[in-house]
Amino acid sequence: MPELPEVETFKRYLDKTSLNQTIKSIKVIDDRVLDIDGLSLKELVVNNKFESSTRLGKYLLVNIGKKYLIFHFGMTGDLEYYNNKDHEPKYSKVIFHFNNGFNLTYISLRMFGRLDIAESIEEFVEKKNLGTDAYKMNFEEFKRALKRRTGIIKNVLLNQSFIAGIGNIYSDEILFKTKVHPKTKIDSLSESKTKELFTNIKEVLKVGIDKKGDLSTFPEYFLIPHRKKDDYCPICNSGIERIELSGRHGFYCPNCQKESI
DNA sequence: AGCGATGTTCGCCG
DNA sequence: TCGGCGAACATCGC
Repeated sequence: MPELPEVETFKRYLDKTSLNQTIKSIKVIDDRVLDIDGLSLKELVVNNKFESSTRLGKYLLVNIGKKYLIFHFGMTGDLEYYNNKDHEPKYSKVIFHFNNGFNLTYISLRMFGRLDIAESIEEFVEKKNLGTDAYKMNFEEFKRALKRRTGIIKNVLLNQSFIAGIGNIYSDEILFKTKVHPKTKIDSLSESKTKELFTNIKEVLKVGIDKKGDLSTFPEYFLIPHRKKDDYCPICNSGIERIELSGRHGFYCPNCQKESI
């Protein structure tokens, strides 16, 4: 599922279930999800504990001693905490067994997610060239970062080295709320639209976090329930359109979201 | 049964 | 040298 609100939900879930318990052993079911070798992973976690966690964009960084275990969820990643007595969740790729008889499993259905290890958050940010987290960025920083950008607004929002955490679905929702066409050139945005865009990034992400990343619970007047062919805009009732850019599919309302500002 | 998918990375182009 | 953008990646559900 994971864009920023989903990863934030995973963070809260991990914090609630899995912190400060000794990890007895791990089971690597498919090592293709590992960016590190299985031995280093074992060495890092076995007989140690998840001490705390930090979310950065779409990544979840779990502090263990001086290092970080990094969860990335790709498009279909998930976490599940379950009892030994229950059966292993489907598509589990790596399982952490705790002393208390429970397990945390890292699930990845389509193999796009990865686990990695970093010596520090700074090192990781540099390695991935990550921008400031979308939920933590302030307006001054947003404007400063925008100055160097010239591309299409949707691609800018999706660019993790500019602002980290926004993905395809939330970018569409943010642009819908701001009433801006996804192909609008970023440098043509007025000051007031820029401010509005910034505000809406926060607001849309906040709704997502409040909804625990569950897109099926979004209100009717959002674009999200209408992201399908032949559906209609909840604001003006025009037909929703689908466009392709950079290999991704976006949805927008051609009446509410005009190209010119 | 083929298409599409909420992610990142890489390589080409200007 | 850097930013922008399209393609590639793996696999399963609808």
